[in-house]
Amino acid sequence: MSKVDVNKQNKRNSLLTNAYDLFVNQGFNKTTISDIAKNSGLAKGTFYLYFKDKYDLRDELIARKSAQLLLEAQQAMKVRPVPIRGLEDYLLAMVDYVLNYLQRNKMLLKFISKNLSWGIFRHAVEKTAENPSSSNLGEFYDNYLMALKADNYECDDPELLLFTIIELVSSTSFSCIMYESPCTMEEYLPHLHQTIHLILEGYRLPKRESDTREPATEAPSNP
Amino acid sequence: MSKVDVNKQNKRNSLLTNAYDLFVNQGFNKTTISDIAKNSGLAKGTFYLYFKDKYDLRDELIARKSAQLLLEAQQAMKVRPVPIRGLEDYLLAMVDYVLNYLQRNKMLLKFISKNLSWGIFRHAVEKTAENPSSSNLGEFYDNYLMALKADNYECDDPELLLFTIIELVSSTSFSCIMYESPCTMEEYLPHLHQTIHLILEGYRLPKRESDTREPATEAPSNP
Amino acid sequence: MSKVDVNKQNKRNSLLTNAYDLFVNQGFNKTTISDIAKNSGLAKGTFYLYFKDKYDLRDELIARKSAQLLLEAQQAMKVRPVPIRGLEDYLLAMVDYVLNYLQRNKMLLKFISKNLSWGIFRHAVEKTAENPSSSNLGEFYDNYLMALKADNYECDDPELLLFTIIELVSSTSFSCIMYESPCTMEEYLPHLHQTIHLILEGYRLPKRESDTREPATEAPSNP
Amino acid sequence: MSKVDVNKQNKRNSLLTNAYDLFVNQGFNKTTISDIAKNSGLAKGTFYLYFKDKYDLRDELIARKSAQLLLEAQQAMKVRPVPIRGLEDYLLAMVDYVLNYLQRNKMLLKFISKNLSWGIFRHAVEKTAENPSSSNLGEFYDNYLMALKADNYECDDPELLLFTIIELVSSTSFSCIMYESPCTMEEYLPHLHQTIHLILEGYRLPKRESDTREPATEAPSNP
DNA sequence: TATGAATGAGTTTTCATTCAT
DNA sequence: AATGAATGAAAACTCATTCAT
Repeated sequence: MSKVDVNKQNKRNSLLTNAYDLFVNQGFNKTTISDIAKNSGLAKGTFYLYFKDKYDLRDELIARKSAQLLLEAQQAMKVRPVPIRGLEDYLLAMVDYVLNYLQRNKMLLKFISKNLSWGIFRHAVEKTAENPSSSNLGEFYDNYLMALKADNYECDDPELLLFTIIELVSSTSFSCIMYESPCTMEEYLPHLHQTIHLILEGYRLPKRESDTREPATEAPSNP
Repeated sequence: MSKVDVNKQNKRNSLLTNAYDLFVNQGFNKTTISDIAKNSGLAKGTFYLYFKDKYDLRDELIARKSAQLLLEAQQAMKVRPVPIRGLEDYLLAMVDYVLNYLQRNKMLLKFISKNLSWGIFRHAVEKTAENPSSSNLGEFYDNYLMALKADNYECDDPELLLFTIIELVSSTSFSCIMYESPCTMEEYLPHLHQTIHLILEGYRLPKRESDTREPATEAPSNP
Repeated sequence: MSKVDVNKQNKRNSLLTNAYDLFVNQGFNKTTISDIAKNSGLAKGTFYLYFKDKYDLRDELIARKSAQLLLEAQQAMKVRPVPIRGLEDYLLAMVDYVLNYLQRNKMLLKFISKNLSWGIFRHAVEKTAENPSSSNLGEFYDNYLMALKADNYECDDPELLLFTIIELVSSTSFSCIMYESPCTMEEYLPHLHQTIHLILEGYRLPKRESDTREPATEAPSNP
Repeated sequence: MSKVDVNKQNKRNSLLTNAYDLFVNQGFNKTTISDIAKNSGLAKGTFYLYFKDKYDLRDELIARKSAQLLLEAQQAMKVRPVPIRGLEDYLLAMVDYVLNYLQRNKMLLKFISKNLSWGIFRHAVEKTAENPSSSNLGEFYDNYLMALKADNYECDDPELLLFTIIELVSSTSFSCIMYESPCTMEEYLPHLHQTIHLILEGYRLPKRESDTREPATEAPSNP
């Protein structure tokens, strides 16, 4: 990459970084392109060399930030003192990490939550997969799939399960963290754990005979 | 109510109705107060006699529209040909009704989903409770509580359970209906039913001794 | 007309007047809406209450100014000391008046000449005809037609004849006055008179034998 | 001419050609230097190595295009099947050729008509005269002068006569072709021919006795 | 020569809000 | 109560021109 390209990349990053700070501090609507450029040490017109408009920049930022957060969470899992046992442990630990982070960065939560879509998330997963840094989101998804198998879950569509959990976590936590409604995050957390546990458990293959209640969709033939 | 008051009420309603149309058709940000006033056949300045600003109007609209939708769903339950048996049946029927409606009114979904908060919802519940028309949302909540009890659920905080389910439904269906991502609503619906079922079942008191499946987090050792 | 309407009319006129001054002094392109508003003692936004954009204002201005100029010329004819005899005299006097005016207002010439079209002119004629002030452009056209008849001209399409003369005068004089190319207006004027004379004479019915002045094309009868 | 010079000439021509296309397609004002450079496959900065600014390029373009058109017309005259007899025939044939061409290239008409000045035209004539290719505009002017003499015209200032005719033709045809106002070109053409005829005839020396031609406006009654 | 990133003044345009009528 | 003209700050966006490479 030539010196010029490095320079451009830096400017682009500077715009993203500074825009992010402004978005989370004063809100998207109240942040002007002028602000972003000024904070980046660039001229207003320069902004338009890198992004079509504010929305263009925002979309990239959402993808980047949410991917980054997941990556960070994933990294944290690896250096965790206590070994993680099983899928449920893994997911709950991730959730705890992410929620803990978001609680300290409410504005990030606000920014991501109102704008993140599964599509952007998927896109981010694929993009980091293409560009395999030491760790990427593809790895996360692979881990998830492997654990699903290893832990004896039976799930026809693992993507939908993950989607369900992610939407559940993000929408409930948004309300608890941002508005403390219907309760604080601290109060809600056990409930959330429990809910995730129930959902996952529903896809667990019965180890023995006894699950009479719910043949479930893919339910096994009870011996 | 005097003729003048009726008149004022009409103008207020006109503003709400027309604003709603504009919001769902061209988006909140791109709708100006001028648009709203013009479509309502009123002068711009008149808007300010009824609402503080656009956000004020929007909040009321969200509360109204979401309450309305729930009320409608609830009414529909009453005239349902097949009797509903038990809480799960009731909730799933409500969910189906609402999702069906939202699928035909994507813009309403967009509008509500991006803006509805538990706080506004609660407020709407309380407000319709004060003003008991033939049916109100308080009734819905009461039904919910009664069914919880009748069906032998053990739940310390019914509100959190309802919150969880509502958030789950609204956030996942938003993605499926609006973006068909990760799949269409039709494809997701069985999965959603299953998930709700699993969550509810987790709070069901074991009928006998045998439910080994779910000791749950706080779950007691079954004697 | 209410006081408010009078006020609006005044502001509108103020915008037109001040825009005109700016256009002729510093050119259309270099005049900003901001300039126009400021010079009119109005806020920038107010401009947009009266005109769609700069071009909208300009079009109205061209029509107004060209109509005004013709009206003025026509008025001047009436109070002329020397009585005007015949169509040719009338037209040449008009031409002289107009060119004299334009020579002293080169910027008006520039402004009108680059933008005036026969369509706008016609429109202006019709508009002043609807709104008959003491004098209007319809009168001018009527005079023209009457003189054409009275003076024994035979012309199938008087409009085309007038069009020809107006285009001839405006395009040649533009070059002479603005660029003094190929010569000054003073130098060109006799030539222009002569050309108009020739054109008109071509449509003159031969009176009998006596019209020695102009053998004209179709009027050879040279023994 | 060295290879480098050829290369430069090509780039220059490319800029002119592409600018022309853009000017006639989207208008002068709406064409940016960036557009021109991009369409020419050159960098923005390169534009400034060849032209001072957009206006500089435009002026050259007008001169080129109008000269080109006249040259073409002149060439066409030479290969004309029917021999041209006399000045009037010659000029009318030229006019017909040019108008025919412009009718099929309205945007060229628009471009030339709004910008062509007698000065630029003269300049183009002189320039092609310096650089005598097989045919040049000087030749046209020489032909004109010779025919004037040969055909027994008496004209003190032939340049003014030509100027008059050119302005007449270009301004009237612009209106007819571009706006079909006051009529179509087809309808106007006979009228235009007639007008040119009348003007020329006015400068024809009477074959016999008295030059009655110029009694001027205020001309006395002939005794 | 050629490039094209960067500039930033300049322009248009929008719109929430006020206030005299 | 209702109006809607006026405001003017604020925002988006453009583009001719420069200049380091």
